[in-house]
Amino acid sequence: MGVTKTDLFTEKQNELAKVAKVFAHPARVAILEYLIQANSCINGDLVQELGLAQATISQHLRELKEIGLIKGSIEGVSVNYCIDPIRWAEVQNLFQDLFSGFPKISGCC
Amino acid sequence: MGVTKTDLFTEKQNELAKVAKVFAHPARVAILEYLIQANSCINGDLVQELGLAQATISQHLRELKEIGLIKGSIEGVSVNYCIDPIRWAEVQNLFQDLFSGFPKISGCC
DNA sequence: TTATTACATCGCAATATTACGATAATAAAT
DNA sequence: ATTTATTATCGTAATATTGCGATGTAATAA
Repeated sequence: MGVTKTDLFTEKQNELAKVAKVFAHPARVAILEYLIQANSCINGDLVQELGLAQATISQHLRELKEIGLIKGSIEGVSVNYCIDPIRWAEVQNLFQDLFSGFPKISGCC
Repeated sequence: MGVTKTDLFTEKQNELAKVAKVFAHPARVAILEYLIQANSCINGDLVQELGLAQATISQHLRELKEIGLIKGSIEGVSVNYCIDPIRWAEVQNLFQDLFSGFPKISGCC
């Protein structure tokens, strides 16, 4: 099949999974890290930075945009991309909620 | 192609992506949440809990095991699964490193 | 020994993802 | 108006993922 049965799970579980999927490719992780490190916003010279084709980078940027983690603003002929701080914090909390749900002093295993 | 070019990225980027991929399915998120909530370790009555076939659950459990997030110990005829606290903390830090790398007071956008 | 129970693995079909060349689309420069 | 530069989208090939029935495996029960 290859189709996830989203109706079996809670909205939050589906949301976390969808967000995690965006982090689940090293190119997208690299893009995010690059946007963080370059404190000024950077346009698509990511093509130079990473070794992927322009079309491929553009596709990854779209996925990051779709989940809301980054925003792009047209700057003349090029586009400035940057991280959306609001969404960034939101996503951080999503993961934090899951991670902190596990009490380190659990007696099993 | 459909094959990720891991050689283009750092080890840490690849590792984070690989771990994120495990979180990128609601069934696996649900399994983790169930293991957290059931503070005693639980065997595969996840099949009852989630609405997926036994083979499918087993497959998801394997992926969680392969990345090290859970451990299974044979208990007679059944298997007790539980979260590995060490690895759990490790993975939490992986994400935390990325999230905290972004300073909320960034002047762009 | 022969069931029975609980999981794991195999094999397959349906679908999703990754990557890239080719081709738009848009704005500035000549 | 034509070229140039930058990004987006389309189409496609290669590969990966998801889900499950069927089957295998190992331990207990009868």
